[in-house]
Amino acid sequence: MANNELSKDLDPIESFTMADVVELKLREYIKRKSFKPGDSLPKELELAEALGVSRNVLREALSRLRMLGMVETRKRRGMVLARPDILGTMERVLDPLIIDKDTLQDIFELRLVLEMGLAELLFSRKTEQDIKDLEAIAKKENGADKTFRIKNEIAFHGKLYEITGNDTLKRFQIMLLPIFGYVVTLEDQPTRGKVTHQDLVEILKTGTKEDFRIGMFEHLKPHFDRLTKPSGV
Amino acid sequence: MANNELSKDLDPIESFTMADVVELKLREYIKRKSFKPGDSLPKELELAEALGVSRNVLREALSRLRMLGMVETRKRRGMVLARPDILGTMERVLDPLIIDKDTLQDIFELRLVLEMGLAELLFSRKTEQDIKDLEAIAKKENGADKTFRIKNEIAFHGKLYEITGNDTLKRFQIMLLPIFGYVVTLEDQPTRGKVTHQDLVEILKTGTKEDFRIGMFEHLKPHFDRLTKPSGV
DNA sequence: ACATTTGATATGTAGTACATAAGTACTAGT
DNA sequence: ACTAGTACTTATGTACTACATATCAAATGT
Repeated sequence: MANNELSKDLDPIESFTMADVVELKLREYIKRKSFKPGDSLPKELELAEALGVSRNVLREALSRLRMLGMVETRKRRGMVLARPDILGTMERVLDPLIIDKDTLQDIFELRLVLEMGLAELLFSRKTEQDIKDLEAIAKKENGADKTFRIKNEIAFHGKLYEITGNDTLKRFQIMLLPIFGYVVTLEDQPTRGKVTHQDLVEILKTGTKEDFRIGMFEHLKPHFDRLTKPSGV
Repeated sequence: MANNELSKDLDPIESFTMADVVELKLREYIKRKSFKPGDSLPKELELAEALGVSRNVLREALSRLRMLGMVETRKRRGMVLARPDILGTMERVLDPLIIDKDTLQDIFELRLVLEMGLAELLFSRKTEQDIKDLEAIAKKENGADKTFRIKNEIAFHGKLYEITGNDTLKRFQIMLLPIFGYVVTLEDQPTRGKVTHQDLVEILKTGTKEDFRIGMFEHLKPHFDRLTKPSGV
């Protein structure tokens, strides 16, 4: 249908509601005043009056900021600014069932890009204990059934992210897991690269960053191969 | 202060408001019914009654979902599900001035990881036109002043993301720009790697993926060097 | 059959009222 | 004078009502 395509190309006139405007105004206000986490905001009634809207509308906007973790409110104590919960916010919208196919594919690729880029951090931060942990995970894999292998796969790659010592990265990965899993289930057959987890650990232990990147590529190669087929252009 | 550390360790008792609960219930409801974008939801009054809350509270919850792009509402037409605006949502909380130092650092590293991992996609998707574009950007750099060089830096790396053909990745990068910029301004001196943009283009043109990864690492080396100093552990 | 008007209806906004939690001030008792 | 306990105050949380506005649907007229 031509109409369908049309409605995708030019997104509809989003009539801004007062809540939208107030949300924006509050953001600006916070920035302009360069408030920092812990600072307290005026009371609802004052804000509402200052903005010329009902307390109702103001509360809708505040409710949004509260959801993002930008403000916290306690009865009688008023409102205070807080640090937004970045990962938590992202989690709210990362539902594989709602995201469109192209974006899912994009995110799948994003994960591959991340794993290929981990090498630097891994080699500069790995410890002997980390290697041992990885070895233990990789070893368990032998002769395990399918469902266990999937769990192990997650554990192994999860551990890699953990080694980077980058907590945001790690949580980001956990967040992407369901999406990754969802895309993988769409594949026809289980994909296994030539390079196994045990190989990767060995490289991490005795090899170089370059070796690891090549190894990781081989490990992920089945996924990369799927990509090169012209997917959804 | 001991008190400060304490309040960081055990996060405060978040007293859930009705809006919080209703937001969650609506999410569950949408999932359970496996609604898809385009499907229409019951009217506010019906939902409010079914949930046993005032229309006010329900609207606060809906306002949140609207912000995330999960639902759209038109007067009289009722509410319809929509695809959440992932990047737009993330943008809302990625304000360098509010994010804490550790997370900023984490995100900075995330960007480095991404750039190191781009090679595969770049080499499988680059076109001759892309190379020409990159060359043009890299060439402009010669003999330019500082502010222009920064803009050019952004343009070059932005173009790299663009070549991947991954729109989500590209927008993600744009989103991270202010953060990257912010962290860089905290550095003492301008950082320049041994490998220039022109070198990178040349590798992309005639070299291999491995060459490119090594080149990119050298290009980003000043940043990586900063990391290896034990930062904020 | 088509254009116009009229009416119905769901969302958007405003305003009032009251419950509840949490400071604050005041009182009483040792 | 100091502590404990009480009463008061106040800002947020929730509910309800009322009305404006946009838009779909039906009725009406040509």
